[in-house]
Amino acid sequence: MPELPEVETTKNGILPHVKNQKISEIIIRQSSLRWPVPKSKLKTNLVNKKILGIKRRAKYLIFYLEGENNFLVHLGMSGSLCITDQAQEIKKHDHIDIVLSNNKIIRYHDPRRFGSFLWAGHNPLEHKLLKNLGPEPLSFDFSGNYLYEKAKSRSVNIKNFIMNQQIVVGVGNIYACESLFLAKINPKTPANKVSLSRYEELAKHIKKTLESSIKQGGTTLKDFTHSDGKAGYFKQKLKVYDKYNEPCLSCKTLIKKIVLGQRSTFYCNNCQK
DNA sequence: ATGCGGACCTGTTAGC
DNA sequence: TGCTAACAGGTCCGCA
Repeated sequence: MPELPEVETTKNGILPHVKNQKISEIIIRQSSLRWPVPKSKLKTNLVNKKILGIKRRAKYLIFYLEGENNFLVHLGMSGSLCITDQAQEIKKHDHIDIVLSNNKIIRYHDPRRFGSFLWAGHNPLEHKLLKNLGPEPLSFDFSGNYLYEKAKSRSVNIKNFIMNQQIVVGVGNIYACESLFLAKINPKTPANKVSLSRYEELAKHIKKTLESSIKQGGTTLKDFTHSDGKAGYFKQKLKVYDKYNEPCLSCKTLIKKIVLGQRSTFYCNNCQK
């Protein structure tokens, strides 16, 4: 599930339920996630602290607590957070409960366990996993010119280049495919062979796709008080992702599927040069 | 410094 | 119908 828009939507969905609530208990049923969940560190530092806010950085959620006690959540490939309560039965893969003073529970569910739940110290942005991240795609810092400059020393294909979190965060496999299609750039093109003007086009489409899908996420995933409030993602909007052998929407050529950096890549060989 | 492939997991589906 | 293999929206790490 989680691409940047879902992480953003998750944050917005749970924040009103948890803001200014005290953590009364942390229940960890499965601590083997991407990294071992630091059980005692979390319990010692988080219990009895009030949650002041949640921010998103890349696909990480940063929970800010009083006394500068903060923790990070990453949803990996299959993770989700929902607001629930003691009456709800615990389902398979419900790994962590953060019990709040209003008796609500922030419940972490993650079948593949590629996600993470980490203590982030007093200054989360300096955490090892956050400090070397590239700019946020929706920020002013991210532009065609920025990409062009960064690409000068890179021979890697442009799709893997924009999926590199050190270059820019939050562009997952779907958005990489979609924005390259909209910018009419072949995903195999070496990053250092793309002109400034094409990078400007690409940066523009990355921003547009993410923005429109955050809006979509807001409408399809708005109910965070029930874990089932999901609905059909925003698949209707996709132009090339998962469209192998279907006609291109602009030229009718059949969409190709290749593998780049071990990830499926969909594109139109006629429109994307 | 950059690029590449492997690793971490379970669930779902395509193909025989 | 049932088994097996391939694949899935992420990203870090170690090695060349």
